[in-house]
Amino acid sequence: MQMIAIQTEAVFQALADKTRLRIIRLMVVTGDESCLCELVDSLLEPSYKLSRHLKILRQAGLLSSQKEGRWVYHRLLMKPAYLESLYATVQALPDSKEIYSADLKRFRERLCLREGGRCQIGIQSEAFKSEAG
Amino acid sequence: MQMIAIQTEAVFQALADKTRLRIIRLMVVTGDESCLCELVDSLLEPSYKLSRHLKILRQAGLLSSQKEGRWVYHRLLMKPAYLESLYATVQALPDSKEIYSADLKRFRERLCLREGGRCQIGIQSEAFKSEAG
DNA sequence: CCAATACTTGCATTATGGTGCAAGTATGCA
DNA sequence: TGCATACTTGCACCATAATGCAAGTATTGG
Repeated sequence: MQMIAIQTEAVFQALADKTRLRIIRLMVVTGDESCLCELVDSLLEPSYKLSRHLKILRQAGLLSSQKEGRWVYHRLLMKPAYLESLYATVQALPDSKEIYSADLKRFRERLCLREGGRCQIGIQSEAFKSEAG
Repeated sequence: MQMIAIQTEAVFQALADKTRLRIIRLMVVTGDESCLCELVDSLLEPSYKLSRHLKILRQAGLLSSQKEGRWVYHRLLMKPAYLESLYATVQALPDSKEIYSADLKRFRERLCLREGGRCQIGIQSEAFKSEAG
């Protein structure tokens, strides 16, 4: 409910980054929500990086984030109305390097690991696990 | 016809600037083409600044520019298809500070100075005229 | 052919933004 | 209560991008 004045160009600024566009494209195509570790396993980027980009997307008014236990679920906001138009544009973009489709494939596989519709595990990709393991 | 590989995030990067968004919004709303001096008189920004932003928009594939004598006319490109969706988003953005509507008002007035549908004069705004006058 | 003019651009400066490391917070389980 | 873990963030560093000045190019009218 942070309806603070958002500069209009901030909407595009939010998507003017490769990683952030991958996040939004993934969520637009799937319509699903996602926690951070699922995104790490889907985009194969470190959690601190995605966490920061998620914050930027939230501040730009594209995402809402909700804590559930140790997990934080992120989902697309649909209001104000121009966001739906924005997502249509994101979905219409070409995927010539097939980065988005690769993200999507990993995300769908990762969803299979949910139990009761919720993520119950942490990062699975060896390269991005916290060193404590 | 520069169908070179444009990074998808470059599309949003192009609109992630206040001045460039004002240019595109103006052209989306009017559907008209415009030369540089008309844009200077509409946005009240120096010509070198707008010229550079126009170049960025051209390189991002949003504009085509055509020289006519001493004037260069800029118009929106409509292909690839995602651009139409992008422009719909631009048009759907709020104008809470009424910057876009002020630009539009000045642009419409400036259009009245065309003769034969073409701009025949230079910058009218005193503050942005070249010092030679 | 010269001068006015519509527009562009090299350069230096400043501002903004992305990244990685390492340390931090918060939650839940044993 | 202590530890593992899901996520966040302060800091330093580097890359990118916006700006203004001044000099440049290209076109045209006298």
